[in-house]
Amino acid sequence: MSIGDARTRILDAAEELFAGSGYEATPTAVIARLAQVPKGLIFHYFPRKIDVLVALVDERTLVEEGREVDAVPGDPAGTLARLARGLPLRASPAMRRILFREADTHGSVKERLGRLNGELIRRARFALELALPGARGDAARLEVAAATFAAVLLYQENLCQLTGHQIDPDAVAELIAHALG
Amino acid sequence: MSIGDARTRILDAAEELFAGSGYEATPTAVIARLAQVPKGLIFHYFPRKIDVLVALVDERTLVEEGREVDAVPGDPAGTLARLARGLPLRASPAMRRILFREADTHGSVKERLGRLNGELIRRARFALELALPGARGDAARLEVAAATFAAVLLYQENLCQLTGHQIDPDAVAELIAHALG
Amino acid sequence: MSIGDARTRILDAAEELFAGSGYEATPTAVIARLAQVPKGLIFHYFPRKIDVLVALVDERTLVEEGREVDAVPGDPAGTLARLARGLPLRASPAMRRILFREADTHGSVKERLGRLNGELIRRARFALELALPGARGDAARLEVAAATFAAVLLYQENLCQLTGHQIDPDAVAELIAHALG
Amino acid sequence: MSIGDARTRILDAAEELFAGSGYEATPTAVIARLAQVPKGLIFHYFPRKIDVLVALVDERTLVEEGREVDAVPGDPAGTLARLARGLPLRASPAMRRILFREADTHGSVKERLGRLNGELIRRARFALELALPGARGDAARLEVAAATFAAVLLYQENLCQLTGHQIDPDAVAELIAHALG
DNA sequence: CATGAATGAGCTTTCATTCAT
DNA sequence: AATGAATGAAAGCTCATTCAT
Repeated sequence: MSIGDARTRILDAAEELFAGSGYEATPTAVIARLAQVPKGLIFHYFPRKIDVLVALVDERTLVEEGREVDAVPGDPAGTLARLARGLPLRASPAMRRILFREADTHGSVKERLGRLNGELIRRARFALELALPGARGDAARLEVAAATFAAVLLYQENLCQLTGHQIDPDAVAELIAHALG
Repeated sequence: MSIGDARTRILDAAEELFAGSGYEATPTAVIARLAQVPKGLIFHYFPRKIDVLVALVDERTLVEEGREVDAVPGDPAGTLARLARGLPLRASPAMRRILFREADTHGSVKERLGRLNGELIRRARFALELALPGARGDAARLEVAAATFAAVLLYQENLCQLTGHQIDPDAVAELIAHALG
Repeated sequence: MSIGDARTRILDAAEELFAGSGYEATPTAVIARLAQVPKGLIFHYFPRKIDVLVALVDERTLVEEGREVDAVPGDPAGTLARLARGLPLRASPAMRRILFREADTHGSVKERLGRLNGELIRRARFALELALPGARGDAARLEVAAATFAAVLLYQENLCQLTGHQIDPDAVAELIAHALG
Repeated sequence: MSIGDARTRILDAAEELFAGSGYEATPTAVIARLAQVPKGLIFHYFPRKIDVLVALVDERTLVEEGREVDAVPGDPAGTLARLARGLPLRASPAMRRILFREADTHGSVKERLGRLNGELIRRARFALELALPGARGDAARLEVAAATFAAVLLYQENLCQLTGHQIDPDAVAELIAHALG
């Protein structure tokens, strides 16, 4: 086997195909062909087709929880902008598409997306608390700002690709910072 | 033929099923059963299965374009909040889910969702322009605010249902208004 | 369709094949080929393979219950011998094999076989009661005689074909008559 | 390797599974799992799946041929009753089920069952000959009695479990003795 | 001997679509 | 327009068997 073992090649193929055509529209036979393995081998490693998707989500997406936030007191705009440099999500672009695309398909995908969402909000809130020490009193407003920022980031990750619209997270960061200033 | 004619009942059934299980996972036979029509009749009205989805989007979603915005000069928060009372989208809850869920399935769905997105941004921008006559000079900032608000509304419509998180559009409206104030 | 409609031809084919090779060892594809119908049509009429077997048992075996017994008072041997002329079972030889062969496969087959057994015993008991009016007092002995006769008849129907042994029901009838005489 | 060596554990597992679900419906993978051996090892000991069944029958059923019969002259009922204490078959309950259940599956099973049947009849005949020295002249009647008793015993072993009916061999023994008396 | 990944034919079942009526 | 039987390609999945290690 030239590139990786069979199981890995199956997951590679599935990742590409699920991202492109969707889980339901991707036959296992096509996964097998792309992975250059016999069809039966897929079911040796993954007893049911859905287990391929579950394995992908389990093994190839990681919501980074609890990492420290790179916050600069007095610079909420810059702090948020740095947050927007990357979602707290270790996953390939294909896996990111799968995460949003198949959130309805299986509970484990939905759960992962929900975790990402929650972590995003938590980070944004925490970053703002650090960047704006004086604003801690207004927790509700910070919460709204954090959720708004999270919404924008997920919107950018997901819908923008579908609709062709763009949104600049840095500008949103500045907007929100201004609102809290 | 209790409610509506056959074609209508087919679309009713498909709407419910596509929203619940997704387009790919819904067999035409199940649509026929729920609609209480013979299987063949579906293909009389809709030569291919995808035509059912296209017809649903065409006939049961309407992006209201160009309607006037209920803006109050000097009250950007209230103006945005009123915008958030309802998306410029005439569609049942089921059709809304279909719009987001099947945006990858067929071009016409994606186009409709993109149209909704564009209209949302346009309205938000226009509303802010009216509510903040003095801010017209800073078009870029208005644009960002509008896009942010649109992102929040679509996020609420789509992801919140999946992840269980909530966001209060009125609070976001106030936040944005404050940022622009 | 030359001989019978498709559903009938499917059942005909299944009857022949289940009797010959057994239910588990008979692929639906072979049924379809013998019946000269496309494979998919089998599942149009019988959603699952087991439904073919159930339909066969339901529609092509009939345990004749409660029919009068041709009893001659004073001639228990002849009366039992007449009983042995035919089991109270309307079914082709193939269906008879299926009934015994697949009794473990599905509840409905087992139930039918149990009904046959029960009816056989009931008839034998009733026949003996009529043929031996004076013996009614010894109900237990009649019961044993009836069960013995039933066992012999089922043994003849089932095991004899497997083992190559033969048993003459008329001689058993006479033996039992003698025992009760 | 808690109980026995691998080969024994494979046979143990197969015995249990074949008795419960039937030969055809039992995958070798399930046998391997229950036996706690790797899948490939089964085919090391038994090149084909059917060889597992053949080995079971060969090694775990024994038709006891030619053993002396515990006959008491003048007491045919007791003699038969003692015969009914146990079939001339050394085999676990599971193997007994397999013997009847899979008689159609493979020649060796059918042969063993036929042998059991023959031995049963031979013993019953011999027992009756010894118990009724005066009846030796009427060989035909003895033969019928023996076959009847064999039929009852096999019926009890096989069908009774399926149909829920019971039959008391002792009472049958007495009935037959009475018939010959 | 022992192992479990690998194989591929074949299984039951699904399903969009057609078509005679 | 209305019907449901008919079609067959393709789906997910099973499984006895092989084989390199």
